[in-house]
Amino acid sequence: MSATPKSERTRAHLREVAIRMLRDVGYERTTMRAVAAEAGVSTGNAYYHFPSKDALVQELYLEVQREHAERSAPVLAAGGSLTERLRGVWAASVDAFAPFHAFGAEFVSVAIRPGSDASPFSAASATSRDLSRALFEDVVAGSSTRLPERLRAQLPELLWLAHLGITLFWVYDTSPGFTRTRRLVDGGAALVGSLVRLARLPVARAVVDDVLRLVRDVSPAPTTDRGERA
Amino acid sequence: MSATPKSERTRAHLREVAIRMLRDVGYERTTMRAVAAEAGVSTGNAYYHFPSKDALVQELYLEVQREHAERSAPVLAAGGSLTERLRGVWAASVDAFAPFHAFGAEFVSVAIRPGSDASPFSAASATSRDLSRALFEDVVAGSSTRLPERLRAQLPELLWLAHLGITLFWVYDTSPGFTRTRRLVDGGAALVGSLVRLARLPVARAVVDDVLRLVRDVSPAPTTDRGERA
DNA sequence: GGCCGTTTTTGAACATGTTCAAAAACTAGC
DNA sequence: GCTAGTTTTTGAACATGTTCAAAAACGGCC
Repeated sequence: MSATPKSERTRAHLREVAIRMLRDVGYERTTMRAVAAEAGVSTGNAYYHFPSKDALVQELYLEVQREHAERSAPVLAAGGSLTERLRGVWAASVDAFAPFHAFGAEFVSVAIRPGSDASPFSAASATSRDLSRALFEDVVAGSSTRLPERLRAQLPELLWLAHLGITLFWVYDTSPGFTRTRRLVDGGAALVGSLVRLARLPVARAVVDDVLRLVRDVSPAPTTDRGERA
Repeated sequence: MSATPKSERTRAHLREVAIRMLRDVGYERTTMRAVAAEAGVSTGNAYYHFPSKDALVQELYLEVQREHAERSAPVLAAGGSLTERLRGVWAASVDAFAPFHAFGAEFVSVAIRPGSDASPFSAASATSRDLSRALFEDVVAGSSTRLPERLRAQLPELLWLAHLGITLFWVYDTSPGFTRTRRLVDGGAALVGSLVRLARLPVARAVVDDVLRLVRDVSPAPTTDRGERA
């Protein structure tokens, strides 16, 4: 159970090789045999350390998430309005994901499978999910924008979900430099600001409550493990 | 090139067997060998008629889309408010998709791959996509709700996109009878009504314009084939 | 150092999606 | 009816993800 240095090195090496190959040659050509060979071990050994190819993808997912957190740190430290902070964190994710765009589609395809460990809702993804969620907690918490309490509570979750949507959009974005995704990020962040301002008006209160209630009603119970298999 | 009756029968039979197997035993256990065997032909022959397993999935996709259109027809013929019509068409899709829920995840996983023929944005999906889009054109066109012109033009597209989102949600929905998805449909349709009403207020005009402009700016050019491969 | 149980590693084996060269069935022209 | 070309069908072959029984390496205990 404990980390035997030797075995741990094999595992780390496999992980490293896999991440590099996924980035450089893509999902399909990153075969388990190729990873194992490149790492100088047998195919079976790769399976001893990682239960599936998806598990290796999962490692990359975590890596990218860490990169996103790192790139977001300066933005989050800087204060500013909700819109500014949100734009910064969303934009940081585009930058952090960029090297893996070719791989993005395959990843989403794997991650979207409800039973998959790579799914952003799975138990196995808890670490990366919490990492990502925390960013949006911080975006809201550190923002200078005044927020109605009922919004403040649910906003981080909503922004995280929106982030998943933006990522999905990015996967399909073939524009050079991801111009379209960046436009979406800029426009989206500005829009959130406008909507929050609008939400303060009495005339919008009912609608805002409806939205919040709908999201709450429709979400699975927070205590439930959301990564269940069929 | 023309439809030889004999060959056409083989093709139709394969298609039928594949759809039945996908529904009854799921994606994984519907192997090409099993489909071919069940249809009484060789494995290679299945590949002669359908270039890939995805192509068979594509057939099922079209089938379900037709089912959705059929179930929507009475709703669309009945008139009513935007909310009512939207709720009806969205609810019809939950009913139409229901028998394929087990398979839904696998399907989305296949369909979401940008290069995939099953992608809702691919050229190969044009038939089913147009079928689906037309439903939302009709929802808006036949509705008794008064709409600002600029909204009326873009709304069908937005509702279709929302429908994709709802379908994605449904894939993850393990609640009995898809209660949660149905709540989302009801709440979502009501919300669209409220938002449209709100959009008429002068104070909201700027935000509405922002949303519409963002969607327009961010969408790929409509003439471009959106199913491009990397 | 030598033995025993555990961890790690190996390489062959299996099922599946897919490809392909060759065989079979079919069609058209005579 | 026969031949030549085309369409359809076959079955073996290949690469890949994954499993597994056996071998090797390791670690603790005498």
